[in-house]
Amino acid sequence: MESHAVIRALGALAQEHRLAVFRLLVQAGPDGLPAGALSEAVGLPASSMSFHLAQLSHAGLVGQRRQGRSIIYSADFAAMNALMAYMTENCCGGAPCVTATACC
Amino acid sequence: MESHAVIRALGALAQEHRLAVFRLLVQAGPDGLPAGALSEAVGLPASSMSFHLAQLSHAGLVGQRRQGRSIIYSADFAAMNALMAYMTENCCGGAPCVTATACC
DNA sequence: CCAATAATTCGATAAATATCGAAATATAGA
DNA sequence: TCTATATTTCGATATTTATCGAATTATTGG
Repeated sequence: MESHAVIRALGALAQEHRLAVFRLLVQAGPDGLPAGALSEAVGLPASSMSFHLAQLSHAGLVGQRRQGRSIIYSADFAAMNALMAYMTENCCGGAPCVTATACC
Repeated sequence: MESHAVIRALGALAQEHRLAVFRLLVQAGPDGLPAGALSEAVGLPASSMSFHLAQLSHAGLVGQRRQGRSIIYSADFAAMNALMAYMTENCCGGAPCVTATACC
């Protein structure tokens, strides 16, 4: 993962509503959630949510697919994995920041 | 780690120059580096670097100590650890995003 | 085909961020 | 004590980000 992509991903998560959305999508798993459900859950108007979803999407952290009238968003676990790997490698002094007990 | 602190930490790292600075500090280890050295390494005027260091400091990701005329900054590995733990717990679906091979 | 639903795009605006030079603060050494 | 060095704070400005309602696009069901 390039540092430019890392910065974009970190920036995407560094916002109250977007972090909340991403956590919801992680909980929801591969099935994901429609934009409207996220909008309602977070308590933002649809247009604002659309803005945030675009940021997450542009950062590669979420995928989207259409299902009827709805657009379903889901967390991209591979992208999150890559981000965590970069952070572990470059920001934790080589040794993993997350201790073995938490990890294994 | 609270989500507010997480957002602040992510935001602190989500910037080209600050990510570069933090990586340098991680490399430097506990000894850290003086503000001037960071300023020169990254290629920013001292006042700009001071702004970025304040952000990292406010986010709790770096510590600082005075040594003579210089102020030495160093990465706060415990804070980074806490950030990684939060991400692993809340953004990776419980299972660690960093694979066992990379971690153990 | 038309009305209703789900989302996005568009404008406009407010707020936060990044940048830099100049001025101020603190420390060390002659 | 004065001067030089290291850094921060201040003030000004440009850019980016977040917000919302209104208008637009896409899809479904009658």
